[in-house]
Formats: sequence, C-alpha cells, structure tokens
Amino acid sequence: MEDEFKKSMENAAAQMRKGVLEFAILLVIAKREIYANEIISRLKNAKLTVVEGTIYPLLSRLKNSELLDYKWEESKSGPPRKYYSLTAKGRQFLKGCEEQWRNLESAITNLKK
Amino acid sequence: MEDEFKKSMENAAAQMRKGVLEFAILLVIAKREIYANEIISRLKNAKLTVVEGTIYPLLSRLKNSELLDYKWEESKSGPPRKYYSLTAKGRQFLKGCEEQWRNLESAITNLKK
DNA sequence: CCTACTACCTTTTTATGCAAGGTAGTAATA
DNA sequence: TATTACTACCTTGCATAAAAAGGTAGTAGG
Repeated sequence: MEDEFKKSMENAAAQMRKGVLEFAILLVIAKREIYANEIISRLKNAKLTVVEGTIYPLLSRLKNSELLDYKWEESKSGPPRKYYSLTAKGRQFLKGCEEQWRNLESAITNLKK
Repeated sequence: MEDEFKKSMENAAAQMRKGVLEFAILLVIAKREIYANEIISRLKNAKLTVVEGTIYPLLSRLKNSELLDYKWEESKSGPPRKYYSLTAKGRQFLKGCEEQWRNLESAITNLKK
C-alpha cells in the first residue's frame, strides 16, 4: 500500500472522528463529572484520539454556549482540576445529538442499499 | 426553543454530516456511474444535504487522488455530463471507509455504556 | 435572439482541529 | 532550597475543507 493512500485513508478516518467529537465528549460528561485529561483518556480507550489543543477550546465553547458547567476541585497530586458536567440545556442538546446520530446511521444504511 | 440553541444544534448536525460526506459520495458512486447533480439529489433524499460548492471541489480531489475516474457523456437536454465511477483504488478506499465507519459506530456505542 | 434551464467550475469566507509552546501547582530528591 | 518530573490548565498560529456566491457555457423553446 502506497504512502499517499494511507494518508488519504487516515485523513478520511480523522474527518469522521471530527464529526462526532462534540457528541462523544458530551456523552462522556453525561455519565459523570470529569476533567479534561480524563476525557482524553476515555476517548482514547474508545479509539477516538483527541489532543489537548483540541479539547480545551472545545470545552470553553461548550461552556460559553451554556451546555456545560464546571467546578474546580483540588487534586491530591498536582494542580486543581476543572470537573465538567452537563447543564439542563446540555442534556437537551445531547438528546438532539443522539437523534442526529441515528439519522446519520440510517442515511448511511440507506445509501448502501 | 431559543434561536441560539437551534443554531448550535444545526451546526452539530452539519459537523456530523461533513464527517461522512466523502464516504457517502463514494457509496453512491459505487452503485452506478453518476454525475454531480444526481449525487446531490441522491444525498438529499437520504437527508444529507450537499451543495455544488462543496461537491465539485470534493470530486476533483477524489479524482486527483485517483479514487475516481469520469467520462463525459452527452445529455438529451443540456450540457454534457461527467459520469463518475470508482477506480480499483477507489473501491479499496471505500472498503477502508466502511471499516472506519464501523469503528466509529462501535466507539459511540461504547461511550454510551 | 432572448429567456430558462442544466451542468460545470472557481473564488472567498469562515470554522475548527491540531501542533507547538507556555504557565503554574505539587512533590520527590539531591 | 534548587532541580527535576509530572500533571493540568490555556493560547497562538497554521492548514484544511465546507459552504456561499458568483461565473461560464451548452441546449431548447418561444
């Protein structure tokens, strides 16, 4: 397999990941209060790689849109952490995302037929 | 529901669509030779809206990457059309996309648990 | 020959993910 | 108490790519 091909393939995969990134982060936060580095680990486990430079601006955006809230908490080892949680608006938004996701899944299924 | 919220929701939906756009187009072309405007209609039916300014550059990119090929064909009514088809490389690429898509689906499923 | 329609394509704007670099708190150790 | 290591936060600048808007050209009908 050529290099160019691999590059394109990786790029396509990255595009798909980007598309659901916000959704994925909201899903993770919905489960429990969590801070940025934990979110990164959690997504990595699910094979959705995200880096700091991506997640911090995104979390800020979601906070500004009032979909998220956070509270500072001390850490036993290291600097304090921002624990994020969903606001009521955020939960509503997440529901919308879930519906969009189902639509997307059915769209792809249809296109395959 | 506020306006801001709707806007964010639409934006999130758009993001998701973007992520699978290339994949969706390849799926459509895989079924039969087809030209740009038909692709647009086909995707619209599947609730994946795309516009010309999006699809033409994308088709060119895929052609340049040798994933697509095309041939001109006369139309009974109007200017000639570029009918696109997948190259061998394109079919291989599509397989890769399908795998990525499955990965994404399982990632989301896992994050929900 | 003018209008309508279809089909192609390009230019410009905007959004956003990511690499890289930066600050600061804790803690172990030399 | 200086040094190093680690964790956690955040910002700047670049590259990519979708979408809006505008442009060219072929056919057809009145």
